[in-house]
Amino acid sequence: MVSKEQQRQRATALIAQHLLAAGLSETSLRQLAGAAEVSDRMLLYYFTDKADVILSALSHVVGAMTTLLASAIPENANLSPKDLIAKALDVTQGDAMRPYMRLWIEIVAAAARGEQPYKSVSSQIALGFLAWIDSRLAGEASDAKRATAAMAFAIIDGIALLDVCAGQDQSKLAISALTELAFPSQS
Amino acid sequence: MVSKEQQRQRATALIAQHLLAAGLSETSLRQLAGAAEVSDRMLLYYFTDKADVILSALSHVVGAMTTLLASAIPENANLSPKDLIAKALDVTQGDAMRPYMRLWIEIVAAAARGEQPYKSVSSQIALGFLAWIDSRLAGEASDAKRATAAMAFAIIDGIALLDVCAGQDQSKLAISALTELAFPSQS
DNA sequence: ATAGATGTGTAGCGATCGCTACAAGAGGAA
DNA sequence: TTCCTCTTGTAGCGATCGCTACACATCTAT
Repeated sequence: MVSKEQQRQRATALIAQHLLAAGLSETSLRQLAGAAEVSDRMLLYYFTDKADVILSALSHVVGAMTTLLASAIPENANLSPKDLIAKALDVTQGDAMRPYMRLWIEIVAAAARGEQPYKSVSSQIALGFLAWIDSRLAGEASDAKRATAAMAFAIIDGIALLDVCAGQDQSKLAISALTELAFPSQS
Repeated sequence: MVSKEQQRQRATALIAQHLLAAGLSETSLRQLAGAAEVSDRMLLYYFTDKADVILSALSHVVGAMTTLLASAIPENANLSPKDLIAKALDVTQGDAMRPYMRLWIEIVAAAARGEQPYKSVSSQIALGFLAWIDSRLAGEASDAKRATAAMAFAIIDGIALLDVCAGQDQSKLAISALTELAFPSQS
């Protein structure tokens, strides 16, 4: 006998995998149920409604993404902006994390359209990302450091967006130009 | 008597305005018809199908965006990467262009989901944007210049994405950090 | 053994989607 | 007038959406 909670967790994991692979394009209840290998009837038995399914699966994704990020660069690494951005681009544009970044772009757009539950997931990810950057930048907390973190966030996401809309060739070009031209010497 | 072509153009302009204001969230035929102030039946008389409506309206948007961009910075301005990015951010994050950038983010995500006609519109905009950047950067055509253009594109879009998902406060912070820290001296 | 709680399939509701069949009006050409 | 084409409203098709009513099965506690 498998408990309802176990079924729910199994479905969550399978749907998270599905969203990472397929994006937000195939998110009808029947499609999600297919990915979870249950009937749509049972999906709404494990979860209260569709928003609950999506929220649960995306939280699972966020957890995995947080783990990946945390283990990629140690906290308190005290990196300069240049080094932080370079290493962060290595991580986020690596094979393991690219699917997460693509999904992240879609979530932002869905949140911009005002769709629940994407709005809450979006701000959750954005805040976590900013905190991750901030805690790896050198220097004491200050407005300037927060501004630097926001800039790094923008650059990392800009590269991800370029990857999504123009392909990996262009994003690799942009990364090479970044490392050569930006932040030449100081700090 | 108003010709069918005139009706079509009027509908195109009204729907373009609607998409800029509302994003891609309200794009059912009946909603688009409401924005165009006609019945859904007539919308499909002026246009062949929904994709034709969207494509036509978004082409109208792209035209206006191209005009805005072209007049904002003269072609052959021969700007350094630093100056180009600073000026481009001024333009794209100004009140007149911010709605276009927000819509652009949504179009990229829709294209990433494989939805037609957003895929074709997306590559059309991306190519136009890259060409606009390239023609305003100093230097002869080269791989290095193309890489610089891709980098500028990523930074501009990264700021736009930050604006969409975290608000204008964060994007302004990021811009200030960019102008202070990046590309300090050379070229 | 019986009663209740828990699990699961069938079947379908009402809403919305993109799109179309059909008929009737409107205008010009003969 | 008659005919023909262009224009427009009504009405609804078939598909999909999120979600639910209902019946039946299975297990557990008494």
